[in-house]
Amino acid sequence: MDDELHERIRTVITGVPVGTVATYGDIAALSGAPSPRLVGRVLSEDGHDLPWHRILRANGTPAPHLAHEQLERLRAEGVLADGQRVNLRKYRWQTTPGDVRDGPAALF
DNA sequence: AAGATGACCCCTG
DNA sequence: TCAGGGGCCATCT
Repeated sequence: MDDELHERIRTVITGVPVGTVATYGDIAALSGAPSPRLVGRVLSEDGHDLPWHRILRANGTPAPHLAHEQLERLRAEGVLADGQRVNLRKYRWQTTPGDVRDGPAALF
């Protein structure tokens, strides 16, 4: 397997600041992963020592089986969830501070 | 070799 | 909001 990419994905995830969240797609793009699925797989087998709770799906909801645990951990960091969904617009990790205000959608 | 599976994403209706 | 269909990658049967 591509150990290099594996490490890069782990590194990017480790770099997500406390109190912020990122989507699988974000991690994939930043780490150069060909697909967000890779990110999910890495977390599944090698995410025990990573801040996995800061990784959410594109719509702001966490993975079904971990939802409870994940939301609780986020809450402890100051990330408040509206039921199952986290407000990405507010807590999403901004990779380029200053440039983008509200993510790609704001370009319109 | 072919299908199923998994912590996924996007578009369309 | 929810469902369906297509695409994505690596691993296991």
